[in-house]
Amino acid sequence: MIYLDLINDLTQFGIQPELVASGDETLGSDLAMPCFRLAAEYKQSPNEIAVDIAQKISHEGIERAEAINGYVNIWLKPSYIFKTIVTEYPTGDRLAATDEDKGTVVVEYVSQNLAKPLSIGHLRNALQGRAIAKIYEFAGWNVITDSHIGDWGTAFGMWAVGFKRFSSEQALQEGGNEELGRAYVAVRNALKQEAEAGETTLKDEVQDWLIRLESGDSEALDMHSRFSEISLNDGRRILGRLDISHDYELGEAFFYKPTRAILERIINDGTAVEESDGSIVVPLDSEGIDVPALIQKSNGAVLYLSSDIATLEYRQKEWAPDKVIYVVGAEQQFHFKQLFALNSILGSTDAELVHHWYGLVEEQDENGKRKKMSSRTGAVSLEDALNMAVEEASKNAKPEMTADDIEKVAIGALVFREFIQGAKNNVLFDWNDMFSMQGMSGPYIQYSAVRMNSVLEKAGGAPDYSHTYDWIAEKQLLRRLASFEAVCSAAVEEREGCKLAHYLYDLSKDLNRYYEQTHILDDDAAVQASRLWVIAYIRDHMVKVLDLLGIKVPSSM
RNA sequence: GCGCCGGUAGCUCAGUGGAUUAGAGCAAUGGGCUUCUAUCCCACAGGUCGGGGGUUCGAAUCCCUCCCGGCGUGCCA
Repeated sequence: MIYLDLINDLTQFGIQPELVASGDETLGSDLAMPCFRLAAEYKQSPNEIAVDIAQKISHEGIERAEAINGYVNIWLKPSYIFKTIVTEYPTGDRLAATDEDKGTVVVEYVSQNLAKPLSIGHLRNALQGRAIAKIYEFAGWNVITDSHIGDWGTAFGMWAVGFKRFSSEQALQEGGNEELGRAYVAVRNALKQEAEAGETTLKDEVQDWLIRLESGDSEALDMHSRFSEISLNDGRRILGRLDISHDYELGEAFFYKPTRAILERIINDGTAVEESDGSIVVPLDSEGIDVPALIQKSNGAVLYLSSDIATLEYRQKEWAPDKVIYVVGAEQQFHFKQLFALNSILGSTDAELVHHWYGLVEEQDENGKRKKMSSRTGAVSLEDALNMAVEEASKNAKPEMTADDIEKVAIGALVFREFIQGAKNNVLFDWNDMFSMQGMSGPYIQYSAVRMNSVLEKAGGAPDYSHTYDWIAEKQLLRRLASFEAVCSAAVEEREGCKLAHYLYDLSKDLNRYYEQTHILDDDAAVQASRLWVIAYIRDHMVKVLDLLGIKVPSSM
């Protein structure tokens, strides 16, 4: 806890001072004590109490204290803030160093359907999931990431029909994953037409392939493994550009047999019951849900829900996690409500189960109305989006920037934008804001970090602070740093990367203002060394916090 | 119908365990590069915090109610 000794000193007055982290330095104080709750107890007006406390207060770190409107406003000495930061957080890390082992958490994210190429729609998931994994790790958890690959079920049937009917061996050789995606879309469209015409030939064919796969048909198995490998490798390559990879990629194919075994078990012990149409369900009335969990289709096929139970049992057995976080969109809240209820009945795991959901991606129609982005009109692949971001970043790129630097800026813009707003909000898909590089954006923060690197490089030598330096010019920066602990705790508790993004922006803004107002390379060696020290400290800190969101700092920009 | 989310400046969004004058970006207007990188900085402007009640010395924030928008509500995931 930052300012602990000071706060302990203040509690003699019977109240916890509230930490004020930011605000206008000339008006806003560094700490404020509201005195309203004391008013009844002391039988005095809040302001009288504040005046009294302001007079009595005395601490080495306090510059002055003033009573204003029922508050004791406290201004700290910059050197005190500096001392606090440097003694409590010498490395710039606020949580990792101090925290003990919190336990094991499984973070499931990306989980793409292999039959479809990664699209722009996966971006939210990938970025939210990665941030959660990183933030939990930073907070002291043992994190296991797992992408629950969709490589089974109807999707495979469509894949098989697509390949047989709309593609060829040669086209697959040449087109690879793109060809697979194309064939899949062709089937989807054909199915839609067929349904409109009231026919079921293709639909039956899809189900037929699925049954062949489940029964171990060699052609089906062969196609399955070939297609999966092509698609999975392509996905890894694209995610690699975002620097995302998973510890495990255990998909539905992997869990097929265990799922069957579980179904058999719970049908035998009477937990699951057969409906008149032949489907198998587990009633969830005991958990307060009137819609039973459908765990096997009327045609005998397994479902996502049943596979998820097998996955939980596997995780329990292999990793015994304390927590499992599913990073999946808001539309699936009911699915997870059912899954968690099912787990209460079956006892598959004792881990705490969390659905980290995020809002829909919307787009504007021609009338300016916001609508859910459809895969038809908004069929932008993730790779195309990354390429477009790079193109956009190239426009402002300085000649000395390497391709790698430009990529970092492009990705930085895309990633930061995800965290400008809270995860639960729907997000408006708009190319202009998506690649925004000015103001509150990834490149703004990267730019401030690059500037700091540039100054440090120019100065040379090892920065070291002077014990006599006053830190007056750096006060706002130090105040900001002091607020990080609270911000980061909130980010972990609420699983909101957005908190970190706003913190980074505020810190960068402070930094750019400082840069404008204060000449770092000073004639006085002690002054310069101190300023360089704080710059280096903030630079390291920023690199660390940016990494939690998945943003890298380029070597120049 | 029920469940969940949202409604804050022209647009996109922060802020919601009550508390000092509700913030930011974009857009608009006006300034600032012979001095450590102008993807920067400064100034100015912009708000019945969806409506109405209630609790409170004090509500964007808590409670009630209504309106609007979105998503979901077994055989897709």
